[in-house]
Amino acid sequence: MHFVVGRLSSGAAATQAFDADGAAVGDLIRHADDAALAGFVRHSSVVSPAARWVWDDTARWYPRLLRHGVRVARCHDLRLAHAILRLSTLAASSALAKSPHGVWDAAAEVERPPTAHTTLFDVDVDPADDGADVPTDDVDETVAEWRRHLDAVRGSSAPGRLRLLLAAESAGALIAVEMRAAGLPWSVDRHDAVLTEAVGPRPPVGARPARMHDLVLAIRAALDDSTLNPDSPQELLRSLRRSGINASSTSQWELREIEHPVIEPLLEYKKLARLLSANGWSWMEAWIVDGRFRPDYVPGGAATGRWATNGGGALQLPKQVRSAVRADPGWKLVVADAAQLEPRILAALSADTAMAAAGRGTDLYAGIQATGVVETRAHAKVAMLGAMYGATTGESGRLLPRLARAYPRAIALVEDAARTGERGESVTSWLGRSSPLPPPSWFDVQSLASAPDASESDERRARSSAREWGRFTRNFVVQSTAAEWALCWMAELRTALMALPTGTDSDSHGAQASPGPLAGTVFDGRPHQVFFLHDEIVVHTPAPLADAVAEQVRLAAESAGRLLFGAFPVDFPLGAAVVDDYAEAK
DNA sequence: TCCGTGGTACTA
DNA sequence: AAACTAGTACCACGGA
Repeated sequence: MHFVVGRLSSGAAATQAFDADGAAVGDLIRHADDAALAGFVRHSSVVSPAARWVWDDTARWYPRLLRHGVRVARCHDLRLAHAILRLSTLAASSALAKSPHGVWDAAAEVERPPTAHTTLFDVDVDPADDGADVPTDDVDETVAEWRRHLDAVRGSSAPGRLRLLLAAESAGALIAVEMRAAGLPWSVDRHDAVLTEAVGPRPPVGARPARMHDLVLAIRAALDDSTLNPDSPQELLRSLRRSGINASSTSQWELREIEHPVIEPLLEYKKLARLLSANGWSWMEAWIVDGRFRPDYVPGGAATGRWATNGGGALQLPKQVRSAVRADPGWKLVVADAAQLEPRILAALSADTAMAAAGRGTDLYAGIQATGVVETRAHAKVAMLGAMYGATTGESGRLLPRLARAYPRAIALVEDAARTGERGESVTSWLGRSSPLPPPSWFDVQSLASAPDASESDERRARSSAREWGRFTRNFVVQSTAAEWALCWMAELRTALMALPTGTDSDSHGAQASPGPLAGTVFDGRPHQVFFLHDEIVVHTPAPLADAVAEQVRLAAESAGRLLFGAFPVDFPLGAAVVDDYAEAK
């Protein structure tokens, strides 16, 4: 059963039941308010446990359901699905792909409002409530767009793959909203301790902490520059040169190589300055509310299908502060990451049985080294990364031919992807996500170079931009398929966790809700995902369920491998740990 | 004072 | 000094 969710012209929410072919099997039902809508969803989910909720934007509809205590098992996010179908080469002949760009394409680029100040006071801020007209949630338009999706998938060259991709992408959208609602458990005390340990006690606003102040004095003394501000790269570079240091930049990779008394305090200062400006006390005050970090996750935010985030720098949580991510009392964190995900994905994509075998039951890089293709694990790693990123120089470029001899299928796949991109064509992931085409300016550069009067520099420029795009498409096939695996992993896990019993007895005692940030929410007593970073997840779980959760995490990874690659013999082993804080894991 | 850009550094 | 993929976000700086 499918239920379409949209709005009537009056602004009221409405739902209607459909069969899998898009034929109505029920009447349009108007819901007086969010509570009524949530009640309807709750009831329908009991009657039809396999129901799929079809709506324009999960980020718009799902928070209000969660707020009323209702989770949904499955959805179809029209905005995200549209973006995939628009570009997918598998559905290139569909009406959707051939239609001019419209509101469904614009919606994907719509500004998502939540940033520090709104999230501080309203974590469930609704992008639709900003007063702007958003036509995609009109119920008739929603039904029409969904039917265009059904047509595009049915008429595609691989309906099964696309269906899986759209289901996985939509499951990701549900998870993103749930992670934001639950939040990443964060100990401000521990965070404060990390900062104080590094730089000294928190100073008044505008002042440098004690440790950094001392370092500035040492830097100024070493450079004989009593007013130098080391936060200014321009000033710093001038000062370094006056002291006879011939640096071209102030970046640490370059400074590291220089022998001079200023280098040690300077590198130390830069490290602390980074910590403070990226994740210091003011970050903590802006982003940690009631012991939770709630960034805005953006599924499909990168062209490859990887997620992006807005606010708080959730994609760059430094290892230094991860000890502040702490389970609530009586709870645990289950931290898991997929080991060498991308090369394993490449092995499966290319049906390279030799490479798959190298990773079976072991670290894949160690497995490659063990077959004698290269001398060390480090060489295996740098060569594999180089193959997937398109390295041509250095150690990685030198090792590539040996990799190509041992694993011709895998290397041929990424080389083909690179050549396709260099021609300005698109490449496609395993499940059907296709890369965007280069911008018009790219084609201009190419045609300029093929004109009869093209100069040497025209040709150089064209070659370089062609190779650059080729590196993107080379990596796209691997990174996008890895992102698909991760979505399937999370979706399988979410289903398994929802079926687990609760870990506390607060539910059975009704009014006796457990204290703490989760009391009264849909996550109370239940394991729930709280973080995701490309190939790594964190689940927050009642302690008694932690081992069961860890087992489900492993089973979900196996399921994801089978969902994508069937019986092809490739492993997706995990590193998994049950811990109290994030820094304890690996 | 506001806004865009360059430089830097952190993540997988 | 660039490079070998994908991101976010800070600061300083200079021009409107």
